Amino acid sequence: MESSRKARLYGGLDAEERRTERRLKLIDAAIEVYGEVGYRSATVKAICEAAELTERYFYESFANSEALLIAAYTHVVDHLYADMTAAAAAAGDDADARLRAALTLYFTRLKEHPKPARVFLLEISGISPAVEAVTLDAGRVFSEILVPPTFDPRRSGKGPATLLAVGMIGAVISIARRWVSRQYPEPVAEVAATAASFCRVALGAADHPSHAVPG
Amino acid sequence: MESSRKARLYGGLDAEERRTERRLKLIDAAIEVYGEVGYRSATVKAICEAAELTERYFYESFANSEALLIAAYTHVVDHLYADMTAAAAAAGDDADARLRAALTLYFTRLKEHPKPARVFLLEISGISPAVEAVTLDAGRVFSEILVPPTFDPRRSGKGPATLLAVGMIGAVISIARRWVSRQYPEPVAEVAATAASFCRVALGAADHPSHAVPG
DNA sequence: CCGTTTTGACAATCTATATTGTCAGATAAC
DNA sequence: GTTATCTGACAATATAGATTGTCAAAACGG
Repeated sequence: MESSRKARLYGGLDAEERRTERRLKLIDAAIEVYGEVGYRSATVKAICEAAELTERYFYESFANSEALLIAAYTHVVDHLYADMTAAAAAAGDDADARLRAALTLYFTRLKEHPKPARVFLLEISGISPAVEAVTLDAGRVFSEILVPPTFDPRRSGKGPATLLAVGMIGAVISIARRWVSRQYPEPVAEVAATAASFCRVALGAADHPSHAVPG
Repeated sequence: MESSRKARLYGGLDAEERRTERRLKLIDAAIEVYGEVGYRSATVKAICEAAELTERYFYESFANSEALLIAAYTHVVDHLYADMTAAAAAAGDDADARLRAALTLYFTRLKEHPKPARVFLLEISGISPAVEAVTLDAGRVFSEILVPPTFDPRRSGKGPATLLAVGMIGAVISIARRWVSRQYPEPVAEVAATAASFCRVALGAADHPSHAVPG
Protein backbone atom coordinates (compact mmCIF):
# COMPACT_ATOMS: atom_id res chain seq x y z
CA MET A 1 0.00 0.00 0.00
CA GLU A 2 2.89 2.31 0.62
CA SER A 3 4.14 2.07 -2.93
CA SER A 4 0.71 2.64 -4.42
CA ARG A 5 0.49 5.88 -2.46
CA LYS A 6 3.84 7.07 -3.74
CA ALA A 7 3.67 10.23 -5.80
CA ARG A 8 4.55 10.38 -9.46
CA LEU A 9 8.27 10.37 -10.19
CA TYR A 10 10.00 13.34 -11.79
CA GLY A 11 13.62 13.00 -12.76
CA GLY A 12 13.55 9.61 -11.07
CA LEU A 13 12.62 11.12 -7.70
CA ASP A 14 9.31 11.02 -5.90
CA ALA A 15 7.66 14.09 -4.48
CA GLU A 16 9.31 13.81 -1.09
CA GLU A 17 12.78 13.38 -2.57
CA ARG A 18 12.35 16.32 -4.90
CA ARG A 19 11.24 18.46 -2.03
CA THR A 20 14.29 17.51 0.03
CA GLU A 21 16.57 18.19 -2.92
CA ARG A 22 15.09 21.63 -3.46
CA ARG A 23 15.48 22.38 0.23
CA LEU A 24 19.16 21.52 0.07
CA LYS A 25 19.68 23.58 -3.06
CA LEU A 26 18.13 26.53 -1.25
CA ILE A 27 20.39 26.08 1.74
CA ASP A 28 23.48 25.90 -0.43
CA ALA A 29 22.37 28.92 -2.42
CA ALA A 30 21.67 30.82 0.77
CA ILE A 31 25.17 30.19 2.11
CA GLU A 32 26.53 31.35 -1.19
CA VAL A 33 24.43 34.52 -1.30
CA TYR A 34 24.78 35.37 2.39
CA GLY A 35 28.52 34.93 2.00
CA GLU A 36 28.56 37.43 -0.84
CA VAL A 37 26.12 40.17 0.04
CA GLY A 38 25.22 39.36 3.65
CA TYR A 39 21.96 38.14 5.11
CA ARG A 40 20.44 41.58 5.35
CA SER A 41 20.68 42.42 1.68
CA ALA A 42 19.97 38.91 0.51
CA THR A 43 16.49 38.93 -0.99
CA VAL A 44 14.36 35.85 -1.32
CA LYS A 45 14.40 36.40 -5.05
CA ALA A 46 18.21 36.42 -5.25
CA ILE A 47 18.50 33.21 -3.27
CA CYS A 48 15.92 31.52 -5.45
CA GLU A 49 17.77 32.58 -8.56
CA ALA A 50 21.03 31.22 -7.18
CA ALA A 51 19.26 27.96 -6.40
CA GLU A 52 17.65 27.94 -9.86
CA LEU A 53 14.25 27.71 -8.25
CA THR A 54 11.36 30.11 -7.95
CA GLU A 55 9.80 31.71 -4.90
CA ARG A 56 7.08 29.13 -4.64
CA TYR A 57 9.73 26.57 -3.65
CA PHE A 58 11.15 28.86 -1.08
CA TYR A 59 7.87 28.91 0.78
CA GLU A 60 7.47 25.20 0.25
CA SER A 61 10.46 24.57 2.52
CA PHE A 62 10.72 27.65 4.71
CA ALA A 63 8.18 29.79 6.46
CA ASN A 64 10.28 32.92 5.94
CA SER A 65 13.80 34.24 5.40
CA GLU A 66 14.73 33.75 9.00
CA ALA A 67 13.88 30.05 8.86
CA LEU A 68 16.29 29.64 5.97
CA LEU A 69 19.00 31.52 7.81
CA ILE A 70 18.59 29.22 10.77
CA ALA A 71 18.65 26.15 8.52
CA ALA A 72 21.80 27.40 6.79
CA TYR A 73 23.48 28.18 10.08
CA THR A 74 22.58 24.81 11.53
CA HIS A 75 23.81 23.11 8.39
CA VAL A 76 27.20 24.80 8.66
CA VAL A 77 27.51 24.27 12.39
CA ASP A 78 26.57 20.61 12.30
CA HIS A 79 29.29 19.78 9.82
CA LEU A 80 31.89 21.90 11.54
CA TYR A 81 31.22 20.51 14.98
CA ALA A 82 31.16 16.93 13.78
CA ASP A 83 34.60 17.40 12.25
CA MET A 84 35.94 19.18 15.31
CA THR A 85 34.73 16.36 17.51
CA ALA A 86 36.43 13.84 15.24
CA ALA A 87 39.67 15.84 15.26
CA ALA A 88 39.58 16.06 19.03
CA ALA A 89 38.96 12.34 19.34
CA ALA A 90 41.86 11.59 17.00
CA ALA A 91 44.20 13.67 19.15
CA GLY A 92 44.13 11.20 22.03
CA ASP A 93 43.45 11.66 25.70
CA ASP A 94 45.36 14.77 26.64
CA ALA A 95 42.87 17.58 27.14
CA ASP A 96 45.22 20.24 25.84
CA ALA A 97 46.16 18.24 22.76
CA ARG A 98 42.50 17.70 21.98
CA LEU A 99 41.82 21.37 22.44
CA ARG A 100 44.58 22.33 20.05
CA ALA A 101 43.44 19.77 17.49
CA ALA A 102 39.85 20.98 17.59
CA LEU A 103 40.84 24.64 17.31
CA THR A 104 43.27 24.00 14.50
CA LEU A 105 40.59 22.23 12.56
CA TYR A 106 38.18 25.04 13.37
CA PHE A 107 40.35 27.82 12.03
CA THR A 108 41.52 25.78 9.09
CA ARG A 109 37.92 25.24 8.04
CA LEU A 110 37.06 28.91 8.43
CA LYS A 111 39.86 29.77 6.09
CA GLU A 112 39.10 27.03 3.57
CA HIS A 113 35.43 27.96 3.37
CA PRO A 114 35.03 31.71 3.72
CA LYS A 115 31.36 31.87 2.80
CA PRO A 116 30.05 29.43 5.38
CA ALA A 117 32.44 31.13 7.78
CA ARG A 118 30.74 34.46 7.18
CA VAL A 119 27.35 32.90 7.79
CA PHE A 120 28.58 31.24 10.92
CA LEU A 121 30.38 34.24 12.39
CA LEU A 122 29.23 37.50 10.91
CA GLU A 123 25.79 37.34 9.36
CA ILE A 124 24.16 35.54 12.23
CA SER A 125 24.38 38.35 14.77
CA GLY A 126 21.47 40.46 15.88
CA ILE A 127 18.76 39.07 13.65
CA SER A 128 16.05 38.02 16.10
CA PRO A 129 15.54 36.33 19.46
CA ALA A 130 14.82 33.04 17.69
CA VAL A 131 18.15 33.16 15.90
CA GLU A 132 19.94 34.18 19.08
CA ALA A 133 18.53 31.12 20.80
CA VAL A 134 19.96 28.89 18.09
CA THR A 135 23.43 30.43 18.27
CA LEU A 136 23.35 30.32 22.05
CA ASP A 137 22.73 26.63 21.94
CA ALA A 138 25.45 26.18 19.34
CA GLY A 139 27.81 28.00 21.69
CA ARG A 140 27.04 25.53 24.43
CA VAL A 141 27.86 22.62 22.14
CA PHE A 142 31.01 24.40 21.01
CA SER A 143 32.23 24.77 24.56
CA GLU A 144 31.60 21.12 25.25
CA ILE A 145 33.72 20.15 22.29
CA LEU A 146 36.62 22.33 23.43
CA VAL A 147 36.36 21.53 27.13
CA PRO A 148 34.45 18.28 27.49
CA PRO A 149 32.10 17.85 30.47
CA THR A 150 34.08 14.93 31.87
CA PHE A 151 37.32 16.84 32.13
CA ASP A 152 37.01 17.98 35.70
CA PRO A 153 35.93 15.13 37.98
CA ARG A 154 34.90 17.58 40.68
CA ARG A 155 32.11 18.85 38.48
CA SER A 156 30.48 15.54 37.71
CA GLY A 157 28.91 15.60 34.27
CA LYS A 158 29.22 19.32 33.83
CA GLY A 159 31.45 21.35 31.57
CA PRO A 160 33.29 24.37 32.82
CA ALA A 161 31.25 26.70 34.98
CA THR A 162 28.81 28.57 32.81
CA LEU A 163 30.44 31.98 32.97
CA LEU A 164 33.80 30.48 32.11
CA ALA A 165 32.31 28.65 29.16
CA VAL A 166 30.60 31.82 27.97
CA GLY A 167 33.79 33.83 28.25
CA MET A 168 35.80 31.17 26.49
CA ILE A 169 33.42 30.91 23.56
CA GLY A 170 33.18 34.68 23.42
CA ALA A 171 36.93 34.96 23.13
CA VAL A 172 37.23 32.27 20.45
CA ILE A 173 34.34 33.58 18.38
CA SER A 174 35.57 37.16 18.62
CA ILE A 175 39.01 36.16 17.46
CA ALA A 176 37.52 34.16 14.62
CA ARG A 177 35.17 36.96 13.67
CA ARG A 178 37.95 39.47 13.36
CA TRP A 179 40.20 37.03 11.56
CA VAL A 180 37.54 36.21 9.00
CA SER A 181 36.34 39.77 8.49
CA ARG A 182 39.91 40.95 7.93
CA GLN A 183 40.47 38.10 5.53
CA TYR A 184 42.84 35.89 7.48
CA PRO A 185 45.84 38.16 8.11
CA GLU A 186 47.52 35.82 10.61
CA PRO A 187 48.52 32.18 10.06
CA VAL A 188 46.17 29.49 11.35
CA ALA A 189 48.70 28.37 13.96
CA GLU A 190 48.80 31.80 15.52
CA VAL A 191 45.07 32.34 15.82
CA ALA A 192 44.59 28.80 17.08
CA ALA A 193 47.29 29.29 19.71
CA THR A 194 45.83 32.60 20.85
CA ALA A 195 42.35 31.14 21.04
CA ALA A 196 43.73 28.16 22.97
CA SER A 197 45.26 30.46 25.55
CA PHE A 198 41.77 31.72 26.41
CA CYS A 199 40.37 28.22 26.49
CA ARG A 200 42.96 27.21 29.03
CA VAL A 201 41.40 29.65 31.45
CA ALA A 202 38.37 27.40 31.39
CA LEU A 203 40.45 24.24 31.39
CA GLY A 204 42.01 25.44 34.61
CA ALA A 205 45.51 25.58 33.14
CA ALA A 206 45.75 29.34 33.09
CA ASP A 207 48.47 29.29 35.70
CA HIS A 208 50.93 27.42 33.46
CA PRO A 209 52.05 30.06 30.99
CA SER A 210 54.79 27.93 29.44
CA HIS A 211 52.91 26.95 26.32
CA ALA A 212 54.85 27.85 23.25
CA VAL A 213 53.25 28.67 19.95
CA PRO A 214 53.51 25.69 17.65
CA GLY A 215 55.66 26.48 14.65
CA MET B 1 27.03 91.84 15.72
CA GLU B 2 27.13 88.38 17.13
CA SER B 3 24.46 89.10 19.68
CA SER B 4 22.27 90.86 17.17
CA ARG B 5 22.36 87.70 15.06
CA LYS B 6 21.27 85.55 17.94
CA ALA B 7 17.98 83.84 17.38
CA ARG B 8 14.88 84.58 19.39
CA LEU B 9 14.86 82.99 22.84
CA TYR B 10 12.31 80.33 23.77
CA GLY B 11 12.20 79.15 27.35
CA GLY B 12 15.28 81.26 27.96
CA LEU B 13 17.32 79.33 25.38
CA ASP B 14 18.48 80.41 21.98
CA ALA B 15 17.95 78.32 18.86
CA GLU B 16 21.23 76.47 19.21
CA GLU B 17 20.65 75.61 22.84
CA ARG B 18 17.13 74.38 22.18
CA ARG B 19 18.41 72.19 19.40
CA THR B 20 21.05 70.67 21.66
CA GLU B 21 18.49 70.07 24.36
CA ARG B 22 16.15 68.32 21.96
CA ARG B 23 19.00 66.18 20.73
CA LEU B 24 19.76 65.08 24.27
CA LYS B 25 16.12 64.37 25.00
CA LEU B 26 16.03 62.17 21.93
CA ILE B 27 19.12 60.27 23.02
CA ASP B 28 17.71 59.69 26.49
CA ALA B 29 14.39 58.63 25.06
CA ALA B 30 16.12 56.29 22.64
CA ILE B 31 18.02 54.56 25.44
CA GLU B 32 14.75 54.20 27.29
CA VAL B 33 12.86 52.79 24.33
CA TYR B 34 15.67 50.57 23.05
CA GLY B 35 16.00 49.20 26.54
CA GLU B 36 12.34 48.30 26.60
CA VAL B 37 11.45 47.02 23.16
CA GLY B 38 14.84 46.76 21.49
CA TYR B 39 16.29 48.79 18.66
CA ARG B 40 14.62 46.76 15.95
CA SER B 41 11.09 47.35 17.11
CA ALA B 42 11.71 50.90 18.22
CA THR B 43 9.97 53.18 15.73
CA VAL B 44 10.93 56.77 15.18
CA LYS B 45 7.45 57.70 16.29
CA ALA B 46 7.76 55.85 19.61
CA ILE B 47 11.07 57.50 20.40
CA CYS B 48 9.70 60.91 19.59
CA GLU B 49 6.72 60.31 21.83
CA ALA B 50 8.99 59.24 24.67
CA ALA B 51 11.03 62.40 24.12
CA GLU B 52 7.86 64.50 23.94
CA LEU B 53 8.93 65.78 20.57
CA THR B 54 7.64 65.20 17.07
CA GLU B 55 9.29 63.59 14.07
CA ARG B 56 10.42 66.87 12.63
CA TYR B 57 12.88 67.21 15.52
CA PHE B 58 14.15 63.73 14.99
CA TYR B 59 15.31 64.66 11.52
CA GLU B 60 16.60 67.95 12.78
CA SER B 61 19.25 66.12 14.80
CA PHE B 62 19.69 62.75 13.09
CA ALA B 63 19.82 61.67 9.49
CA ASN B 64 18.10 58.38 10.29
CA SER B 65 17.43 55.79 13.00
CA GLU B 66 20.90 54.36 12.75
CA ALA B 67 22.47 57.72 13.47
CA LEU B 68 20.49 57.94 16.69
CA LEU B 69 21.50 54.43 17.68
CA ILE B 70 25.13 55.34 17.18
CA ALA B 71 24.70 58.53 19.16
CA ALA B 72 22.99 56.66 22.00
CA TYR B 73 25.67 53.99 22.03
CA THR B 74 28.44 56.55 22.03
CA HIS B 75 26.71 58.44 24.80
CA VAL B 76 26.56 55.34 26.99
CA VAL B 77 30.08 54.23 26.18
CA ASP B 78 31.67 57.59 26.78
CA HIS B 79 30.28 57.84 30.29
CA LEU B 80 31.06 54.24 31.13
CA TYR B 81 34.62 54.39 29.90
CA ALA B 82 35.32 57.68 31.61
CA ASP B 83 34.21 56.19 34.90
CA MET B 84 36.16 53.00 34.34
CA THR B 85 39.26 54.98 33.61
CA ALA B 86 38.77 56.97 36.79
CA ALA B 87 38.24 53.80 38.81
CA ALA B 88 41.39 52.27 37.37
CA ALA B 89 43.37 55.39 38.12
CA ALA B 90 42.09 55.43 41.70
CA ALA B 91 43.25 51.84 42.19
CA GLY B 92 46.91 52.77 42.05
CA ASP B 93 49.80 51.37 40.05
CA ASP B 94 49.32 47.64 40.17
CA ALA B 95 48.04 46.43 36.81
CA ASP B 96 45.94 43.68 38.29
CA ALA B 97 44.38 45.94 40.91
CA ARG B 98 43.50 48.47 38.24
CA LEU B 99 42.01 45.73 36.12
CA ARG B 100 39.83 44.52 38.97
CA ALA B 101 38.72 48.04 39.82
CA ALA B 102 37.74 48.81 36.25
CA LEU B 103 35.84 45.56 35.82
CA THR B 104 34.04 45.92 39.13
CA LEU B 105 32.88 49.36 38.14
CA TYR B 106 31.88 48.03 34.73
CA PHE B 107 29.64 45.27 36.03
CA THR B 108 28.27 47.42 38.82
CA ARG B 109 27.16 49.99 36.26
CA LEU B 110 25.59 47.39 34.02
CA LYS B 111 23.51 46.20 36.91
CA GLU B 112 22.60 49.68 38.15
CA HIS B 113 21.48 50.82 34.70
CA PRO B 114 19.89 47.94 32.84
CA LYS B 115 18.56 49.94 29.91
CA PRO B 116 21.81 51.54 28.83
CA ALA B 117 23.35 48.13 29.43
CA ARG B 118 20.99 46.59 26.90
CA VAL B 119 21.85 49.24 24.35
CA PHE B 120 25.52 48.79 24.98
CA LEU B 121 25.54 44.99 24.91
CA LEU B 122 22.52 43.54 23.19
CA GLU B 123 20.84 45.94 20.81
CA ILE B 124 23.98 47.08 19.10
CA SER B 125 24.80 43.82 17.32
CA GLY B 126 24.34 43.17 13.66
CA ILE B 127 22.80 46.45 12.63
CA SER B 128 25.06 47.66 9.86
CA PRO B 129 28.70 48.00 8.90
CA ALA B 130 28.71 51.60 10.12
CA VAL B 131 27.54 50.54 13.56
CA GLU B 132 30.01 47.66 13.64
CA ALA B 133 32.81 50.11 12.99
CA VAL B 134 31.74 52.16 15.99
CA THR B 135 31.59 49.18 18.34
CA LEU B 136 34.89 47.89 17.03
CA ASP B 137 36.51 51.14 17.90
CA ALA B 138 34.83 51.14 21.31
CA GLY B 139 36.29 47.67 21.86
CA ARG B 140 39.75 48.96 21.18
CA VAL B 141 39.30 51.71 23.75
CA PHE B 142 37.87 49.19 26.20
CA SER B 143 40.91 46.97 25.88
CA GLU B 144 43.19 49.90 26.46
CA ILE B 145 41.41 50.71 29.66
CA LEU B 146 41.73 47.16 30.95
CA VAL B 147 45.27 46.58 29.75
CA PRO B 148 46.85 49.98 29.19
CA PRO B 149 49.27 50.49 26.31
CA THR B 150 52.05 51.59 28.60
CA PHE B 151 51.97 48.41 30.58
CA ASP B 152 54.64 46.65 28.54
CA PRO B 153 57.53 48.98 27.79
CA ARG B 154 58.78 46.65 25.05
CA ARG B 155 55.71 47.34 22.91
CA SER B 156 56.05 51.06 22.86
CA GLY B 157 52.68 52.73 22.75
CA LYS B 158 50.79 49.55 21.94
CA GLY B 159 48.36 47.53 24.00
CA PRO B 160 48.34 43.77 24.06
CA ALA B 161 48.79 42.08 20.71
CA THR B 162 45.67 42.61 18.64
CA LEU B 163 44.35 39.07 18.71
CA LEU B 164 44.79 38.91 22.46
CA ALA B 165 42.95 42.18 22.88
CA VAL B 166 40.14 40.97 20.65
CA GLY B 167 39.80 37.71 22.53
CA MET B 168 39.88 39.47 25.87
CA ILE B 169 37.17 41.93 24.94
CA GLY B 170 35.16 39.14 23.37
CA ALA B 171 35.27 37.19 26.61
CA VAL B 172 34.33 40.15 28.79
CA ILE B 173 31.53 41.31 26.52
CA SER B 174 30.13 37.81 26.16
CA ILE B 175 30.07 37.34 29.89
CA ALA B 176 28.41 40.71 30.34
CA ARG B 177 25.91 40.01 27.58
CA ARG B 178 24.76 36.80 29.15
CA TRP B 179 24.72 38.26 32.61
CA VAL B 180 22.56 41.18 31.51
CA SER B 181 20.23 39.17 29.33
CA ARG B 182 19.61 36.70 32.15
CA GLN B 183 19.02 39.56 34.52
CA TYR B 184 22.08 39.40 36.72
CA PRO B 185 21.93 35.90 38.25
CA GLU B 186 25.45 36.00 39.72
CA PRO B 187 26.89 38.59 42.13
CA VAL B 188 29.01 41.38 40.66
CA ALA B 189 32.13 40.06 42.37
CA GLU B 190 31.80 36.71 40.66
CA VAL B 191 31.32 37.99 37.12
CA ALA B 192 34.08 40.53 37.60
CA ALA B 193 36.46 37.85 38.83
CA THR B 194 35.63 35.53 35.94
CA ALA B 195 36.08 38.31 33.43
CA ALA B 196 39.36 39.25 35.06
CA SER B 197 40.67 35.73 34.63
CA PHE B 198 40.32 36.14 30.86
CA CYS B 199 41.92 39.55 30.91
CA ARG B 200 44.94 38.11 32.66
CA VAL B 201 45.63 36.05 29.57
CA ALA B 202 46.34 39.33 27.82
CA LEU B 203 48.12 40.85 30.81
CA GLY B 204 50.20 37.73 31.31
CA ALA B 205 51.15 37.46 27.69
CA ALA B 206 52.44 40.99 27.81
CA ASP B 207 54.65 39.85 30.66
CA HIS B 208 55.93 36.83 28.78
CA PRO B 209 56.80 37.86 25.26
CA SER B 210 57.69 34.25 24.40
CA HIS B 211 54.03 34.02 23.43
CA ALA B 212 54.39 36.63 20.80
CA VAL B 213 54.66 35.42 17.26
CA PRO B 214 56.96 37.48 15.10
CA GLY B 215 54.88 39.19 12.45
C1' DC C 1 -1.09 94.47 20.81
C1' DC C 2 0.98 92.97 16.24
C1' DG C 3 3.85 90.47 13.40
C1' DT C 4 7.19 86.89 13.25
C1' DT C 5 9.23 82.67 14.58
C1' DT C 6 8.70 78.33 16.46
C1' DT C 7 6.21 74.48 17.61
C1' DG C 8 2.98 70.25 17.65
C1' DA C 9 -0.20 67.42 15.49
C1' DC C 10 -0.94 64.92 11.81
C1' DA C 11 -1.64 63.83 6.80
C1' DA C 12 0.59 62.42 2.40
C1' DT C 13 4.06 60.12 0.06
C1' DC C 14 7.46 56.71 -0.85
C1' DT C 15 9.95 52.62 -1.08
C1' DA C 16 11.15 48.00 -0.95
C1' DT C 17 10.42 43.42 -0.52
C1' DA C 18 7.91 39.54 1.35
C1' DT C 19 4.21 36.70 0.34
C1' DT C 20 0.34 34.93 -2.39
C1' DG C 21 -1.89 33.95 -6.61
C1' DT C 22 -2.40 32.91 -11.72
C1' DC C 23 -1.55 30.52 -15.89
C1' DA C 24 0.54 28.36 -19.78
C1' DG C 25 3.72 24.92 -20.86
C1' DA C 26 6.40 20.74 -19.63
C1' DT C 27 6.64 16.03 -17.84
C1' DA C 28 5.24 11.60 -16.49
C1' DA C 29 1.87 7.57 -16.33
C1' DC C 30 -0.85 4.52 -18.78
C1' DG D 1 -2.13 10.27 -27.27
C1' DT D 2 -4.56 11.70 -23.38
C1' DT D 3 -4.95 13.27 -18.83
C1' DA D 4 -3.38 14.54 -14.34
C1' DT D 5 0.44 16.48 -12.06
C1' DC D 6 4.09 19.45 -11.64
C1' DT D 7 6.89 23.40 -12.82
C1' DG D 8 8.59 28.23 -14.01
C1' DA D 9 7.75 32.85 -14.94
C1' DC D 10 5.66 36.53 -13.48
C1' DA D 11 1.81 39.62 -11.81
C1' DA D 12 -0.88 41.22 -7.78
C1' DT D 13 -1.21 42.25 -3.07
C1' DA D 14 0.12 43.49 1.53
C1' DT D 15 2.63 45.84 4.91
C1' DA D 16 5.07 48.78 7.59
C1' DG D 17 7.35 52.33 8.77
C1' DA D 18 10.57 56.16 7.24
C1' DT D 19 10.63 60.59 5.49
C1' DT D 20 8.57 64.89 3.91
C1' DG D 21 5.05 68.33 3.87
C1' DT D 22 1.03 71.24 5.66
C1' DC D 23 -1.24 74.21 8.79
C1' DA D 24 -3.07 76.34 12.75
C1' DA D 25 -1.97 77.53 17.41
C1' DA D 26 1.44 79.12 20.80
C1' DA D 27 5.37 81.91 22.38
C1' DC D 28 8.16 85.61 21.89
C1' DG D 29 10.10 90.57 20.94
C1' DG D 30 9.26 95.09 20.71
